[in-house]
Amino acid sequence: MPATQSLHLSVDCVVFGYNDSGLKVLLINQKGLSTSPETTPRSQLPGDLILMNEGLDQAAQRVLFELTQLEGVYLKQFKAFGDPNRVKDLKDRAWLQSVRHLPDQRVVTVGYYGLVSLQDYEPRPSSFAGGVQWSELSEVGPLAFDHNSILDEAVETLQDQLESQHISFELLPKKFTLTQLQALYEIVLDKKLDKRNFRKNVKKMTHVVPLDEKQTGVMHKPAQLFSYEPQKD
Amino acid sequence: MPATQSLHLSVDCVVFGYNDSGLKVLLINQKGLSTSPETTPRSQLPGDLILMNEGLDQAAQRVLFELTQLEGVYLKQFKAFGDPNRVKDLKDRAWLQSVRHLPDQRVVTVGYYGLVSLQDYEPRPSSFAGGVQWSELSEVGPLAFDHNSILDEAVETLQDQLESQHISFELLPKKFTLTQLQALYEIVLDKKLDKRNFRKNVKKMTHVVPLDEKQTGVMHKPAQLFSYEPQKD
DNA sequence: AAGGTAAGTGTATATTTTACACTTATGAAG
DNA sequence: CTTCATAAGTGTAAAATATACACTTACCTT
Repeated sequence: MPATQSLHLSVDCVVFGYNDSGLKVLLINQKGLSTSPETTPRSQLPGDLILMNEGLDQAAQRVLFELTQLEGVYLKQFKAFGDPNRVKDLKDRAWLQSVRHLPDQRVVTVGYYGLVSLQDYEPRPSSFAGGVQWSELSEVGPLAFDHNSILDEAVETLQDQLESQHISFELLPKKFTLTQLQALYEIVLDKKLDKRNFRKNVKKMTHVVPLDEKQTGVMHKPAQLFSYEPQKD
Repeated sequence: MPATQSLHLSVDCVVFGYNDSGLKVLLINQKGLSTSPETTPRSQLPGDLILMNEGLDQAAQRVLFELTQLEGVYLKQFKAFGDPNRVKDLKDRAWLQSVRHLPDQRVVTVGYYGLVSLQDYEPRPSSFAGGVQWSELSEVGPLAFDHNSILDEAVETLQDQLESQHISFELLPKKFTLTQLQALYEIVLDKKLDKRNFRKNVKKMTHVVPLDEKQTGVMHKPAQLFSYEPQKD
């Protein structure tokens, strides 16, 4: 029989935030780092060890809340990351030593991606985190651990699942215009779409319903407002 | 700070096997069970704890080999299962006590699905397992732990990814006919396909290449043989 | 030589996807 | 109150893709 297994399990959340100016990802700054040369502080995805009595989805919700005060975010598991050396980089050791009982322990993590409208959610650092920011996706620098890979895979997953999973609506205000919805698709998929064809497709989505309400206060023809109605088929 | 985390991590493999008679899944029988009434032996997916110095994909390969002697199988991670009570069912306790140092420990598992041609692979029980069989998918009874859910999710994943992931070819002999390929699609997707349209689609798949070889020994027009050539685009 | 079997092949129709440009309702400025 | 600027909203034709469908061919067996 092999030596007794001893490792940690964490969740990491890749939370995308959207407003008209682009797609962002939620990062936290490692707190309380000694600022010696080789421990330049790096940002990381919000993540932490799961507790002994909670499920994975539940852990993702809790951890995200504890680190960023974000609550009720749609989070979906997308992949487990288990390279035996994923937390062994020297640059990450100092920080681990400051927060873990067993900083040398191997950590396997389960990745979640999530989606919020930047208008509806205001993240705030909790006592556990040194700072929370939304970073423009294209401007994310080197992150701690293997978090750049996790982020990359989350982006791919988001693109793949945007259409099938009804997740776009998590990124928009409750009431939205079709132009907003289209802009979101264009940003996430990173390509331009034709307005008329896009609207034809939306007409087929029975879960996108027009409200008895129009945009106000705009200096152009006011747009019809829509909302998302999940339905039990 | 929370109590120190202490849990186990395993991998479970859902290996599908295919031949002309249908789609099967590889199960092992729990070995050495005391046969008291409430511990009726149940079958389970091949799975075990990961080792401290191996990655997840690597663990899946090793565990499958150790339990079934199957080697070099295409295995793809599809989901982590982490319900805190997934190994707490009374029916599973007896067996866990016989194989684990810490039978009460929580176990999170990472699910892999795999694909083999029944003609190319002959599973044999290793010393660790009490028996290995291929079970017709529709005839799988109650499995240990949450393995029925894991199996169900694997089937869905297989259907979703059959076309995009080039995985069909893992289920066929190295040299195959288009009729075989079509039969496979029909069984996995569980619907009939049109022969001519199917062949039109295959012509577009540049990774399916005709060989200079035909079927022999059949009492009808011999079919062209094809093989799968993965390509680096 | 005849019969049985699965392989192999093309075309017409329906559906889906794409490309593309003008009119309309509002607020702001004069 | 007229004019202008702005984004909303709308239809059609052409191209690409997907579907439905039936006969001929090559080999083996008897």
